[in-house]
Amino acid sequence: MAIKDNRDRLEDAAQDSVQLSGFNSLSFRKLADEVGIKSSSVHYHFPEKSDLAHALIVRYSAAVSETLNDIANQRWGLRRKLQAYIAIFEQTAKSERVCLCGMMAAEIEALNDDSRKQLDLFFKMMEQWLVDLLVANGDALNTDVTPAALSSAILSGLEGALLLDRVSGNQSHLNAQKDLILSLV
Amino acid sequence: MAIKDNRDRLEDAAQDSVQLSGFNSLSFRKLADEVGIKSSSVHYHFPEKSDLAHALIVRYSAAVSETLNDIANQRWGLRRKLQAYIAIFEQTAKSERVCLCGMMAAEIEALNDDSRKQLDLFFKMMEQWLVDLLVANGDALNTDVTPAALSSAILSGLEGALLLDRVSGNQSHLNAQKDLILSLV
DNA sequence: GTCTATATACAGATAGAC
DNA sequence: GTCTATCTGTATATAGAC
Repeated sequence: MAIKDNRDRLEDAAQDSVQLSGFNSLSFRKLADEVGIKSSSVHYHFPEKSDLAHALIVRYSAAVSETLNDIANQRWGLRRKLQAYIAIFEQTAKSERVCLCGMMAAEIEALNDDSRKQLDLFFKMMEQWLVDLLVANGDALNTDVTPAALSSAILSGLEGALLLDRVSGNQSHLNAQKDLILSLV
Repeated sequence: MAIKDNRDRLEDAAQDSVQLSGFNSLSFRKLADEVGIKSSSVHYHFPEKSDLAHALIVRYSAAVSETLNDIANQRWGLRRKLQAYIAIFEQTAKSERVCLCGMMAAEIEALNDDSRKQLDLFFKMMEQWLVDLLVANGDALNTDVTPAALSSAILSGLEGALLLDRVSGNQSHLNAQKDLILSLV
């Protein structure tokens, strides 16, 4: 990995902050402090807060998309690929964070149209990946629910589980989602 | 319904605001404006913002709990009672809001320990109601997943669906959850 | 219970020097 | 690309009159 410039470090700190406490409670001052510069310098990289929101969603989408691509390219069966998909969420839960886009979804009223569109694209990408996987393995499915509906339910289930598990302080919801999802394949 | 005093009207406005845009972006000034009083008068009813958060969660929990009680007392079968449970979320989705406690869960870092405990109780109550329903109708279940795990997955699924449906602008996730849940009974 | 007035802190954002 | 300095707005919260 190349040496990170301040823009990268700002995005790292911002993503962390959003996944922990949300976009509304993120401030340019706190961000600047963490990176060791002044808040006016943050505005050099992201003129308005909306520019930062947009950059974070695009960056997060690209990172997750790459992970999904890696999984898709493995010579694994349906079940193992589903487990790898769920493991993305388990990784997030382990550090007591939620999905960046799940958090942004809760705060959608604070986002402009550009960011909302990117957010929509993220979830559609997450769902389409599942649809492709399920359709390619349709004969292994143990349910009458269509691949489209099943994908939609799986994704929203995992996003919701991350949220509720921070309240309960364990991973019971994520584990339950995993049980349910794997019972269907 | 009795005439609402300003405290009630403040709670109404606050709940609405939280379900639309979150607790962090709620301010005593905006709240006061909506009710037609001054922000200092809001502090009379809720000395600190944390007092308001706590009151909102308790009030919301009581309201939903009452609805669940009504459903439980009906002479309905498992399927119809599940549909009524889901309908609570559909009502929320129709007005493009999310569950108050789902939103608070996303913003849990802004809550004090008292409120976090109340939030935990809300979700545990929602799950226990489902567990009781599923256990009482165990022979009708079309899955190997335990009632506890199934309840946990159903609740987090519905909460997540409300969140994601505001991004997509339709009720596709909630409908998908409904399809999946009803396919299991 | 509500008001005016105010204290204090912090937010996003910009101008201009280096 | 970062800084100092500052503008303007808004946040939570409190004191004290009515």
